[in-house]
Amino acid sequence: MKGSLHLYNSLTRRKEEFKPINEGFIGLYVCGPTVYSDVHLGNCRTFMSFDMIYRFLLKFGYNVRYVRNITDVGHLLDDGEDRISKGARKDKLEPMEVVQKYTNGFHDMMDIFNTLRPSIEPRATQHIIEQIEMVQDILDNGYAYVENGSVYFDTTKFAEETGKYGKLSGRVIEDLLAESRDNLKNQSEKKHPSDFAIWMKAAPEHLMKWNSPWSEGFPGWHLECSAMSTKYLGKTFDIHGGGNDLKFPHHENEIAQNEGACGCSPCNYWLHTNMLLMNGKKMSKSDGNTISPEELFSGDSPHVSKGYSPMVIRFFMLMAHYRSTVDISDEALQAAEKGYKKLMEAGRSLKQLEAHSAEAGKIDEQINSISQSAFDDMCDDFNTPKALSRMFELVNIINSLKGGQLDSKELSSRGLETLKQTYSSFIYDIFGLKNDLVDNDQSKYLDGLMNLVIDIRQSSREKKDWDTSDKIRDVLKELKIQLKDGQSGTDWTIDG
RNA sequence: GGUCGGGUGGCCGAGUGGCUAGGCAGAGGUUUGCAAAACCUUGUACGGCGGUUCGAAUCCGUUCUCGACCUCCA
Repeated sequence: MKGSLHLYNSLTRRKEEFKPINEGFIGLYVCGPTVYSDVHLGNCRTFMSFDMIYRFLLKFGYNVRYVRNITDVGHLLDDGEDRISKGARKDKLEPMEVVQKYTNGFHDMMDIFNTLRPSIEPRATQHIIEQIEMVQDILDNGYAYVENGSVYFDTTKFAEETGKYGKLSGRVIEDLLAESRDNLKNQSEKKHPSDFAIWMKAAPEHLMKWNSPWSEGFPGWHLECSAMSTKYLGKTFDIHGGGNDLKFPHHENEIAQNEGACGCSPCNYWLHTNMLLMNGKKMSKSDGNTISPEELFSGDSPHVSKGYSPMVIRFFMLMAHYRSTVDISDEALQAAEKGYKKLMEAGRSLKQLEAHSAEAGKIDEQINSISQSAFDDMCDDFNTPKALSRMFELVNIINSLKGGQLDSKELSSRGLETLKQTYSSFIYDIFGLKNDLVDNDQSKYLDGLMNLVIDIRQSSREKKDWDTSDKIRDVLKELKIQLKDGQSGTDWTIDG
């Protein structure tokens, strides 16, 4: 399939045609999690969005280097303490134990949500040398100053000389001056409130610190992404992504650092995913407006009436555009669950379909047109809700062929092949969905058993022994297995 | 207060000048031994008020309202 890819660039605030720096290759950097506690659902949404984007870029034919970092140092809390250090003290663990524990948890959750692993997953603490070098470059270029062992980025000077500070987030430096809080740590050391630390001198009790030309300390939070993206993708690469809430100050400062260090902008396209809401508000741990992935799976939360499978959640998120907020609610999840099942059932039915015609008929045309449309939708800034709606058009065709409402003579074997390919390409490869209700190791036993049961029930029905056949149906129903009698025999589905 | 983004039928959610997605729920029908599933039909939707236009949910103005960021956040 052919098309040109357009994506919404947060920097220019409009859709632009995507042109890679090197034909056929894409450098993609996404800001990963800070591993100081269990992943929360909001993070999952962001990484599922970028997973979908990564998958589509691959499908489009690009060779993608997908870099997603792990932040394991340098993230300050309000009181100035490192998040990892704080976690270490709390759990009586080595900082690196904290990091490992939550990194493992993060990876497990990403697997559960069926996301592809990034090509490189660099950690901040493994790139202290690169970060120190970048601080030095920024100092050498005159965009930073040393104060009492810490190094601060000089935003005023950078803004005056380049005019590039605040461009991404639409901020003006004078406004920042007026609005900044004055209770930040080390505020007095800064020349300007909007200046930010690129190297911090560590307090004696600080657990994670390294030697540097300026002090024994640790790198500023924003610096790691600048240093690691440069290292693995080059000074200027194609796409940088992250959650909307990272736009300011994180991404804004990243741009400043890269510009300050090498005089070039870090990337050509900025992609930002929108927030996951609950009850109309951003999901966040601090105010209790949150539900963990585990709670959502088990249903053990006042926010949901039952549990939802990981794939239902993934499907639910794909139903909204990545740049829109998603408000999670029990009602919406229930609707998503039904839609998801319908989609998966059609996938199973599709396997059994047969085409008899050698010549392309009307249905062939429809399939070709829907396939192309779905591809075009994805090319238009990854419009998953629209592309998904095309999939439901395919579902309708599949079910109609199966049910006999559509004449399979109108479909050539080649058309059927296209249908199967399109379906699997979008549902499994691009959207990253899988049938988590039946696709597991036990499914072959279950299939065999069910075939037997269905066979026995069919015999009863032929003898008009409704008592037996209805009993089989009712008992299975209690076991959450639903039988579906169709024209071409009986099917079944797990009704979780 | 500053910056940015929303408000679409009962719910979720695309669309962004005329062709009026899709899912869920509801109604009627076909099918079925009965159901379920599937299929078919069915929706006076675009926050309010003005304006531009032959024509606006879509553009402009204004107003109300919700949210995000401005402090760590995906």
